[in-house]
Amino acid sequence: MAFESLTEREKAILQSLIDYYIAMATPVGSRVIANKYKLGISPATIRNTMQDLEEMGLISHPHTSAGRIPTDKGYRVYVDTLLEPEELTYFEEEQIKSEILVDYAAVEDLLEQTSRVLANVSNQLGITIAPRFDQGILTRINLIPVAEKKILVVLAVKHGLVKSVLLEAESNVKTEALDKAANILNERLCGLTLGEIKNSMEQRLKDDSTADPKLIKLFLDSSENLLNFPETEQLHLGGTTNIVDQPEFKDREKLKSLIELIEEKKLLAELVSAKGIRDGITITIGKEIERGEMQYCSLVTSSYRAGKVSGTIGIIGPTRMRYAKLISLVDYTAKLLSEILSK
Amino acid sequence: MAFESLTEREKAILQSLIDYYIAMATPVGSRVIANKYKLGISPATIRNTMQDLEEMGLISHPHTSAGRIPTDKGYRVYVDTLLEPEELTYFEEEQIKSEILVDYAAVEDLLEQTSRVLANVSNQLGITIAPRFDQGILTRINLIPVAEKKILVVLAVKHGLVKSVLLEAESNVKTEALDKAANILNERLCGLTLGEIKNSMEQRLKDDSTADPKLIKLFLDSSENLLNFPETEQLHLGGTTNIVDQPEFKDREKLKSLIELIEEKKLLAELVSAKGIRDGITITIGKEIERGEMQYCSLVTSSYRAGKVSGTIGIIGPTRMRYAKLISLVDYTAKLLSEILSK
DNA sequence: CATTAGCACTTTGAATGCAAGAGTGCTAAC
DNA sequence: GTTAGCACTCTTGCATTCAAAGTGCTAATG
Repeated sequence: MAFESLTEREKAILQSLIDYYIAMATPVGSRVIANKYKLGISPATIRNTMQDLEEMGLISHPHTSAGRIPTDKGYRVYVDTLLEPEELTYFEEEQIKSEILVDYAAVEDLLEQTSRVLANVSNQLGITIAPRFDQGILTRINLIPVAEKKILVVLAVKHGLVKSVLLEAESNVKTEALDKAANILNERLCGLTLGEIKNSMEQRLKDDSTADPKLIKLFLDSSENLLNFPETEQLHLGGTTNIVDQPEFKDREKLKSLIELIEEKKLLAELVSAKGIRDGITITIGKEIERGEMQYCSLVTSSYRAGKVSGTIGIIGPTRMRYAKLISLVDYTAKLLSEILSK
Repeated sequence: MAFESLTEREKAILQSLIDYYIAMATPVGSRVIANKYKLGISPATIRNTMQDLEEMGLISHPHTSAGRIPTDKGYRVYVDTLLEPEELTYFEEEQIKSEILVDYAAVEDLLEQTSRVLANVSNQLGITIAPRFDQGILTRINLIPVAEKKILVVLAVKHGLVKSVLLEAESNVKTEALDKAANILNERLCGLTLGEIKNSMEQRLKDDSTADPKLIKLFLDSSENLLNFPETEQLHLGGTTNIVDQPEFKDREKLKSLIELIEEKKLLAELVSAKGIRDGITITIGKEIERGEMQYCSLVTSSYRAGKVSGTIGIIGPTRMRYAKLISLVDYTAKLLSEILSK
């Protein structure tokens, strides 16, 4: 739809209305707009324009004789054409830096911390997802005997990311046999991305004769397990309590279904990375998110890079959120994170 | 206090009252007890006894002319002397078995799943904590070069438990040097418990000459990091939504502070394992838990073993919980878990 | 003398009605 | 095209009422 066709007045009113609504969380009437924003027109005129906006589906009435509130579509227009990003304050930037730039033992910790910072600054739910391993370049495979019949496979990927998976062998395996197999695997697979390995592993390993074929077979059979990285554990959330306070979740049922979703991290991860990795900020509003539990939420996400691989960070909150600010926040944080991880 | 000194009648009434209150979540009056439980005495008599119980601090009045509700102390007496465990139904046992006895790739997954089962069956919050590594016997150390200057240390402990920590070296380290160091470490530390290692590592490694001293030093310096296992990541929670529904958390603030605690997994883990590992069921009621956020909650926990190490599982819910049932549930599940992990 | 019936009293919670406030939508005037 | 004015609607808060639940005491009872 060509929303550039909105008149200047319509734009101004829509913007004022949404700004006010975001700040106050209460339906906004014509009088408020006339008073707070000096548009030089009377409440009556504003009312007329508001009727037009309502017909276009950008705002709506909770009931006769309450003020208007934005619809998802209204937010969409606001975000796409009206909003002017609100820069982070010096203080906020310093806060983010100081809280993220601490020593971290593993990338996991860094991401956990980042999710908290996002939550604190935004007063919403902060979310971080570890880089997708697919594009990561394998630097080394290790096979470690952990217990009888149990082998730990450690996949090390460039830039400090590590994934370990436990495999169960059919029979006891000797350490030497493991070492031999590991050698072959390293020889033939290192330097490739995990995605490439997943596709071509069978080819690359078939004509070997030095390693125990049983082991190689086990390895191949487990490729699903090894190379399919469920996003489950890689997701970090901070600030769950923030949403408990939001007026939009006064309704118990809504709160419950959202918390349920939060606990189902797998689903959530899929949802957040659904849009795929792309540069810059992505905003998804209300029903645009394909999940009933989140129909009253919006998502502001961005991707970050760690060498060749990239992950996603973002913020989840009610559709009534401070987009102007949060865009800056997510953007700044994503860039900072990329910087840290690429050094 | 000698609560064995309660008369038979007082016991019967206290028990009936608590049973009823647990089931209905509403203050219970003398008439209800007279009707529902055939004690052969009239409401008036019950009222008199109830006054006595109140004086002893076992039950209380929300206000004049509401029924009585149990106090923490009342629950204590109930749990210690009155309650008769309610066995799990055949159906429930089957459910637990079928949901826990699935293939699992890592112990983590098993525990995650267990926390869910606990939550589902109890309709409360299920919690599992991974075994404390301290008592675990080290089976192997691996040093893996992950990136320039970055070394992944993998500690494998008996019974399929694995812990990996990333170390940062001061300068680039050659693979051969790493292998050499790993050999020494394995030679001198395998077969010991991690606790022993923590205490005596310095002794055991000092007189070595074959490995790069810088590496050994790095290893020693990082011992805190390596051998101090924060319980943070090892805690699994299931069923957060269950508590949202509990009438005791209708108050927003209470709910919020509890969710906050849940997010602070570290704190929660400390709290739950505070009682230390002991055999059998441990029950902690209301204010007995030393944390304001949980003053309206109770904890039913038990430990499980995985070879030489043990961890904790349990249930968190409002003090008004079905102790009789939950005790059986936690007990059964802990034993099942021990069985699985010791096979 | 422990038990119980009876009754006055208290408190809650749900239902009701009412008035104030906020805001719209229309019409007619500017 | 814009605005003032006004009737109308819907929500919200508040006070009132009323029944229900339950106690605590007193006096009667076996």
